[in-house]
Formats: sequence, structure tokens, C-alpha cells
Amino acid sequence: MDFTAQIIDCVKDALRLSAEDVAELLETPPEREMGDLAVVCFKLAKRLRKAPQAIASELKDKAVWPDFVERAEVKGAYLNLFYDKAKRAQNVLEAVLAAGENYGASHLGRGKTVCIDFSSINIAKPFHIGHLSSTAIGNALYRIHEFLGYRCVGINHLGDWGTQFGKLIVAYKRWGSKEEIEARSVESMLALYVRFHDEAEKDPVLEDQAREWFRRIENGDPEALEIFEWFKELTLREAERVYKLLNVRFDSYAGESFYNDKMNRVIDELRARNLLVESDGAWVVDLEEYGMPPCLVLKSDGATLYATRDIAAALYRKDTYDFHKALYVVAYQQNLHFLQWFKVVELMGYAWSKDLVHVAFGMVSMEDGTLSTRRGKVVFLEDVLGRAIEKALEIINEKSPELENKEDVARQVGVGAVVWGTVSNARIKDIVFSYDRALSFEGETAPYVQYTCARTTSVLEKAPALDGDIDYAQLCDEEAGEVVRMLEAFPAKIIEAAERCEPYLVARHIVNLAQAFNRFYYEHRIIGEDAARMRARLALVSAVRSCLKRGLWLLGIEAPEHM
RNA sequence: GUGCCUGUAGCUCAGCUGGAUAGAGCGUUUGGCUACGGACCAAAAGGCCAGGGGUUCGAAUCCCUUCAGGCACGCCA
Repeated sequence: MDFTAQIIDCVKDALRLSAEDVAELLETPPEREMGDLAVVCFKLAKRLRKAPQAIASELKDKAVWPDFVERAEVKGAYLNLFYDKAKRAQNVLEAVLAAGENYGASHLGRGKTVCIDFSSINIAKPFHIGHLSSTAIGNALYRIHEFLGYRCVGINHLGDWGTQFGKLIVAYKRWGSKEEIEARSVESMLALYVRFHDEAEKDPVLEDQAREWFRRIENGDPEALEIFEWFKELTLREAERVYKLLNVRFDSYAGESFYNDKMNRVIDELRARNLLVESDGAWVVDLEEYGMPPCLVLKSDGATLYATRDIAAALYRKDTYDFHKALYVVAYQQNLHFLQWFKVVELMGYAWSKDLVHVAFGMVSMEDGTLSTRRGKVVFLEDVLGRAIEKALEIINEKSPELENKEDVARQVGVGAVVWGTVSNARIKDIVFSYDRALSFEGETAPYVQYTCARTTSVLEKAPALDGDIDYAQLCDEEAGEVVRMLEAFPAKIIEAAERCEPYLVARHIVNLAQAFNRFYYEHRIIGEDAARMRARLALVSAVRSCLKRGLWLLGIEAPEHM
């Protein structure tokens, strides 16, 4: 049982408070010398009608502290608790060593399903740098939830519907060739798309033809469908290369076209509940009461819209997966859209609308301006990853020329560095993409954590095999204590990351652990003469390795054995 | 115009469900391998927490307001 839980029990009994109330009082002191855990008594002053300081000293005497509490000190309104270092090290390390890389796993999500809608690329459009955030954050959330025992359904809600496919077919038939498309895939589709827009400015007839071809797709015309499916297959084949590099997989590729025959239900239910209002020829759900502009669900020509499709998808997913939560990892530009249709689902009478979560993230732009598909100015994610891998290889050749599987390690390190760029900070922050930053391999970066992890592997390989009991009193120095603290906090960080849908909490924590370990590593010799000390320190190294590997895994980043 | 988001060290960011002296990394300056991996470690310098009010025993954190930047606001997704 972890120490904090035991302290809560003990304080709860002494003060006759609920466990929740006590948990609010606890805090980790800002400085090491102040102890390992503090009970902050300001908060009780009003409630108990006593001076905070008096409460602290009273609690100190009254409570029956567990045996791992070495001493308790009153300092102002704080009651500072000091743990027995050996007992703490033992408590933490026994848990980590027993679980190995499963330390921190739980059954929190047992029997619950989480749908995660992420990446959601568009057919015939480039898989560009703007998709990195959704893909990497979604993947991390998938892994984090899975690790906590949830059943996860990763959904790539493909953009595979719309008039642009009519345009593409027109462009293909006029200026494209089968060989060209087969050879250059999305790049040539993009070129056709750009050319269509250029030519359509001069010749408006093209737009009519595009509408006609899209109608043919809708009506199941064999020729139209064949071309469309071919584009789709090529796009996905190309995307799979990127997903493989990023260690991403999906459970469903049901995209926009999948919901074509599921839209009527939405309209029918909205009608039945009298939620539809006609407005300028279109049909909307009025949301004025909730301080929002109306949500458009039917165009004046009778066609459905974005919101309609998202609602249809949500209904389908609830029926199919009976999710506990449904996460939508989509950029914050669409905040209003999600607020609107979540509200519409609520008005339709579905209580589970509260389980729909828009996991918003900031914009990725290039230093020279934003991305524009139409102008063909776009940065392919595959190129970015390729460049990162190249740079990683250069560094490996320079620093580890003897390494055996250089290409493989370069891939793990290069990709890790890029992924880190988007999972290491709060989602909401905008990112101006810079190669210098993304390919930085020093300081708070994925390669730093990977390097530290490889170091632990290396030490463990060189150490002699030892057995027998571990003397935890060997781990009472300052640096080992810091490492133990970081290991102890790991499981709670993963849970918090899931609750807040913020993978960076895991990223920051493993960096802190790596830093603590590297300090320890420099201050203390691990392999040495003293067998008892060596055994204890090796146990610590092994625990660090488990957590670093798992932490990286949770972020979708691999950990090479050597680098 | 209305709504939402962001503003913390030269740069990139933590800390924001209020608590002890505001922390990292990069960059700058200065040190550290007779060592288990120098992609490392240590030290220094660097702050009106955008500005102003308020609430509180206590505010980077909560409320109001001003400013700056971003996003969104009807038939694209």
C-alpha cells in the first residue's frame, strides 16, 4: 500500500475527517529539507475554529503515525512528515521490481470502453505536418488508457466524402495518367487538385463537371467508384508507412462515407423532438438559449453537413461500442463545432452526451506561414520523419560508430524526437514547427530519455549476476532518494494524464526521472566491490529502466537497447 | 462586433482544483571523464509571472478590467 494512502488513513482517524478531505490537505514540500509530505493546516482553521499552528501540533501528537514515518515537525501551519528512507525505498522498489514494465498498470478502466477519434486524414490529400498532433496525441491517449485497463477503440475518421472527389476525377481524366498516379500517389493527386483550381478559375465548366462526377460516386456509378476507391487505397497505403513509423494502429477506418446511410436517423430524431427549425431555407437546431449560434444540420438543397455526420457517427459508436468516453482529438479551431453538436446530442435526450470529449490541441504552422493545400505548399510528415532519421543516423555515426543496427536505432531516435515535440507540452499550445527544435537531441527530449534508458541497459548487462535479499538501507543517499520519489509518483502521473487527456504529464515525468537517475549515476558508482551496495543500486537501475521504457511506450516512442 | 483560447527568464515551456524562497530545458559564461555510455553532470548569470484593480491570513493561480496575439462565429470539413 502506498505511503500517502497510509498517511491519509492515519490523519483521517485523528481528525475525524473523510479521506477526500484529508487528501486535499496533503502536499509535497517544495524543498527536500522540509520533509517528504506535508499536512497543510490553514484549510482546517475555519472548520475547527483553531489557529492553524495549534492544529498542526495537536495533530502531530494525536495521530498514530505508521512505522515508516521517522519524525513529524511542526513548521508554522505545516506539519512536515519525514519518512524512513530505507523503508520508503523498499516499499517503492518492491512494487516496481515485482511488476517490471507493468508497474503503474491498473484495472481502473476494467469493463469500460474508450473511443478515440484521432489522426483522421483526408483521402487524396497529403499526410502533412498538421496531422502530427492529432496522430501522436491520440496514439498516446490510446496507450495510456489501455495501460489503465480500458478497452480502446482507435478510430481513423477518414475524410473520404465530398465534392472534392468529383474535382479530382475531372482533373485525373483531363491531365492525369495511371502511371503517374501509381508512381507518385498522393503527391500527384495533390498536383491534380491544385491544377483543377487554377484551371477552374478560367473555365467554370469544370466545376459543373466535378459536381456531376461526385453525383456519380453518390449514385454508385462503377467507373466513378473504381477511380475513387483506387485513390483511397493509394492514400491509405502511403499513410500506413507513416503510421508504421509512428507505431500507430487503428481499430476502425470508418470515415465520412461510412455514415452516408446513417444520416436519416439523425434527421428523423431531430424532427421527432421538434428541434429542427427552418432558417433561410436551411434546417438548423436553435442554440440561442445556450449562448451559441445555431447548428446547421441540413443545407437548403437538402444535403447533410459536418455536424450531422458527427452526430450520426456518435450514435453509431454508442450503439456499437457502448463507450464510457468518446474522445475527439481535433484541433481547437473546431471548438464551437464540438460545443454545438455535443449540445444537440444532449437535446436529443441522450444523457451520454456528457461522455463526449473534445480533446483540443493547438495549431502547427511553419516558420514562413501556415499550410495551404490549395497552393500546394505543404510539408509532408513523411519527409519530416525522414529528415529526423537522417540526422539521428549522422549523430550515431559520430558517437557510436560501432553500433550494429544503426538504421533501426536511427529510426527509433529520429521518430521519437519528432513525436516528442507534440506530446511533451500542454496540448493547447500552438507550435511553430522548426527543424532545429524537432531535431534537438539534448536536454528535455526523447533522445535524452532514450539515452538514459540505454545507459541503464548497459549497466545491467555489465553487472555480475547477484541474488539474495536487497539491503534497502544502501539507498538512503540524496540522489537515490530523488530517484525513488520519481518512481513512486509514476503511477499517479499516468492516471492524471488519462483524466486530463494530457500525455505531456507522462513525458515530463520520465524526463524528471531520467534527470534524477543521471545525477545518481554521476554521484555513485554502481558496479563495485561492495556486494550489498551493488545489489541495491542495481535494483534501482532496473526499476528506472522499467519506468523509462514504459513511459516512452505510453507516448508511442521506442526505446533502443543501445544507441 | 460577440464568444473562446493564449500571455511566466533572451528562446521553448512547467507550475494555474489558491499555500513555504516562482522552476526546467535551450542559449550564454565557467567547470567536470585514471569511470558503469560526455546524446551526460555541476555552477553562475538571467523574473514588475503582460498592465491595473479586487477577494483572501495568503494570489503566477480565483473574480473584474485594460492591452497584445491567436481561433471561431450559416449552407466546406
